[in-house]
Amino acid sequence: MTKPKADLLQGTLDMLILKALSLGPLHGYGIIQRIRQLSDELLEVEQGSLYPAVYRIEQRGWISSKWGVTETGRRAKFYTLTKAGSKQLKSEEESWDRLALAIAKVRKAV
Amino acid sequence: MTKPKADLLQGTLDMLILKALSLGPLHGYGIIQRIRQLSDELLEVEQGSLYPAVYRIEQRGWISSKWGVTETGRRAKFYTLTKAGSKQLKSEEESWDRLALAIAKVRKAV
DNA sequence: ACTCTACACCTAGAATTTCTAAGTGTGACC
DNA sequence: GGTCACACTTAGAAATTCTAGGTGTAGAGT
Repeated sequence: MTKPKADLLQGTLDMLILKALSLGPLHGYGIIQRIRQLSDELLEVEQGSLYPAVYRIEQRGWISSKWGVTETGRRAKFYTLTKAGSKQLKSEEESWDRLALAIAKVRKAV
Repeated sequence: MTKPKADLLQGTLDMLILKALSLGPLHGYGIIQRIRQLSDELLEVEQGSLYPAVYRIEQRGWISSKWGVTETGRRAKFYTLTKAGSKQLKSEEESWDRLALAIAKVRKAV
C-alpha cells in the first residue's frame, strides 16, 4: 500500500497527446512512446489512460483517425491533429502557462 | 454551455494549501484569500473545494486545527502546518517540479 | 429598521479524469 | 514452443474539484 503515486496531473494528458500529434500523425501505441521519449522517460502514459483519452479527444473533433499499416507491417489506427485540435493545443498550453505562473508566484512567497 | 473552465488542475490544491499554511496558521477563509493574493488574483479556490480538501489533509496529519477567534472577533477554525505537512509540502513541490520539467521537455519538441 | 456585503463554516452530489486490471490478437526471434 | 514487443479495447475503481446549496454573525449604508 501507500504507493509512490507520481503519475500525471489530471488535465495534462490531453495537452501531451495533442502536442505529440502536432509533430505528425501517430498510432496510439506510438503516442505513448513519443511522450515517453520526448520527456526523457519521465512520463509514462498507461494504455488504459491513453485510449479512452484519445477517444474523448476524437469525439471533440481535435483529432481524426484512420486505420492504416505501420512501418513494421502491423494494423494500427493513426491519429492526426485537426485544425481545431491545433487551436485547442494552443489554448491548453496557454492555460498551463497561466497555472504554472500562478503556482510559481505562490511558491516564491516567503 | 461550453464554459471557460480554467480552474485548478487536480492535485495542485493540496500543495497550495500547505504552502499557504507554511507562511503561518490561518483559518479556511483566510487560506482562500492568501492563495488568491499570492497568485495575483490568478487562483480562486472555491469554498466547496477548499473545505473538503482541508479535512482530507487534516486526516492525513499534514495540518492540525483549533478553534479560535480572528482579529475581527469572529469564531474560526485555525489550521497549522505539522512537521509531516512540511515534509509533504516539500515532496509535492518536488513532484510538481518533475512534472513541470517533463512537460517543458515535451513542449519544446519541434 | 432594513438590506447588503464580507466573513466563516459545512455538505451533498455531479462531473471529470486517470488508473488498475483485465482481455484480444499478431509477428519476430530464440 | 515460448516469450516478448507491438497494438487495440473495455470495465470498474479511485480520486479530486466543482456546483450549488445551506447556516449564521457583524458592520456599513440608506
